[in-house]
Amino acid sequence: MRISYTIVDSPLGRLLVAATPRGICAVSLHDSDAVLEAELAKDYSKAELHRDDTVNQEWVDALLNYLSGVTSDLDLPLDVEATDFQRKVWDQLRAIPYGSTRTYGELAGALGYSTTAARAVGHACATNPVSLVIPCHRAIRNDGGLGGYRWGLDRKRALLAQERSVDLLFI
DNA sequence: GCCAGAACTCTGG
DNA sequence: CCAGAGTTCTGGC
Repeated sequence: MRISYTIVDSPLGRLLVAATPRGICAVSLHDSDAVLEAELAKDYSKAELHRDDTVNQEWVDALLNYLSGVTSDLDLPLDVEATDFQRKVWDQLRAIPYGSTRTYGELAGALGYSTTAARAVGHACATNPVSLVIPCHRAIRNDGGLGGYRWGLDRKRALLAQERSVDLLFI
């Protein structure tokens, strides 16, 4: 498998976008380019990685527009491996409207599980490789807390604040 | 390989 | 407060 990736500046730090010929396979955020590349290499150790700052430009632009509130929809081709359970959870996440949030328990309920499956849902969110395309930051805890965030709670807070400032109906 | 425990949780006792 | 629920992953044996 051949993966091309690029790393650009974003309001939330350095943004890595990696894609196969079929679609995006990874999106992640970090302060350091080196860490981003190391994590990509670890997750796709069998793939042939090569940096290409032009080929994914269209998708990078879409993500940056999304981060700055220019667009609220991301409809990008994805090429990710996932179990049935993860796919179902991610579908639910993508169904959450921009600027809105769901609790982990609500997501479990929407999938036909009881709210006790909330923990499994949280874990499925945490293992999502395309953080912004699948908006796992819109999942929060039932007690109003943010829960955790794989790419840093600060980024989760920033994303939610950004979305709420664009969609002022949801406060 | 198998089992225990953890991971972005929540509810009921 | 503690345990258990539903799934996946990791680490110890």
